[in-house]
Amino acid sequence: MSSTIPIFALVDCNNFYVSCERVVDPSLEGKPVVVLSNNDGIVVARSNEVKALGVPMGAPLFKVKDILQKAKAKVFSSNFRLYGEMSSRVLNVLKDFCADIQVYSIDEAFLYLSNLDLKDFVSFGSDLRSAIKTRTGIPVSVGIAGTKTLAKVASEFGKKKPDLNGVLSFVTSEGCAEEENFINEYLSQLPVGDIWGVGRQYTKMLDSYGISTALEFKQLPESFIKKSMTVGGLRTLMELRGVSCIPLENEEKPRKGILCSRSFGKPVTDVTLLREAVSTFTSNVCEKLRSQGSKAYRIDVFIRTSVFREGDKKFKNSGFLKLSEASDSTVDFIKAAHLILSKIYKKGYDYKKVGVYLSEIVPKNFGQLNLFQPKGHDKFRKIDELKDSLNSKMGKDTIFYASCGVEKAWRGNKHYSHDNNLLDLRMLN
DNA sequence: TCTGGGGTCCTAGGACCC
DNA sequence: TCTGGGGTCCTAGGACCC
Repeated sequence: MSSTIPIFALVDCNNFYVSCERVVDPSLEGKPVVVLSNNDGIVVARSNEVKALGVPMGAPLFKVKDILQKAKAKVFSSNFRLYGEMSSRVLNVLKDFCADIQVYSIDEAFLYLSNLDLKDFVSFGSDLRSAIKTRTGIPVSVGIAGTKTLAKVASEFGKKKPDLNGVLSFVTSEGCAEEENFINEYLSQLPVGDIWGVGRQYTKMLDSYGISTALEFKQLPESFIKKSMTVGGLRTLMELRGVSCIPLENEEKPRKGILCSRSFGKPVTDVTLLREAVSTFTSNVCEKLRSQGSKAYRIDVFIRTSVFREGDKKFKNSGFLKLSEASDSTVDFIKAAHLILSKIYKKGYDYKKVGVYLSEIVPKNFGQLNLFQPKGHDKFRKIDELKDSLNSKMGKDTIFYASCGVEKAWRGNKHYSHDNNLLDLRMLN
């Protein structure tokens, strides 16, 4: 008999990017390791050793460099091809355990367990955990509960409390919710800001009412939550009380917006360089658009100077265009993007970041079948198709539009890469 | 000298209409 | 000598997530 109440598991990879680097180079095990964001700006992943040093998530590198150096920490620029590859390996293991999977992020997935007829949820979690470790080298934590939000809570404790060995279940072996007191004991130890759905602003607001733990939050009146945190907050509240409001979404939905933005390695003043960056980012978003079988009506371009540098002249601007017909053609959008840029660009500023955003996205075959497409369109479509297939076979940027520029002087910093990333991937096979 | 990038959903308020 | 009321649609911005 399969269980009728919903049961979710959250599988969360520990310090994911760091763990990936350790799979490539096992000698990093037990040593302090961090992975940096694009442009080497901030710390986006920390090993436990680095967390113990008090380096916070998102810390600017220059602020923690001394600490890291003193601890002889290993520092890596990000290597998303590696992380993406490792992520799909973990997913492959999950698929052997459960068919109902929602890939939530590069390092997290929800499983729907109610149809599996499981006897013992803790040992299911342990089996899963050791299979992933054996087959991919990645350590994970598993949380099991009657709602997604509680499963998140459980996995956080699974990660933090060593005696749990990476697994915590809020569901008994009979498939019932654990005693209220059992769950509440954990909720009383969880800072309210660590609840899934409660971010910095809400934490501040709740703090002003003296609410600091998840248990205190759980006991607040619904009317108060609805008023101050809208329906999303109410959902979180109900989920903490064991009422499942957020279902598993196991099919991949096409993106409603597609963004490409970068901070530059060095500030850019020259509009020609800016135009090259905008072309490159536009080309990227169009490629993603085509790969999900969509077209878009709208393109936004934004530019800005550094948000942080004191004393600098600050400036930001943005603009958008709507096409009369949805398109997925790189040429169409590069033209539009250049037009927007020429309108929003102002001379004499040190630009630090540029972005291109496609939205108002529809399926490729959406709407009127217009048999009378402008003539030139077919030619450009074929160019894009050829470009996509070549680049996917032979590597990104095998061919690209000339307006994207060759030197890419605006490119971000990557000072901490191993130059043999490709080799790394091959070594794993 | 130095601070990421890519998403989703919700709501308030303006524009417009009768 | 003083500015209706109610509906819908759209968008910008703010909250959240990883």
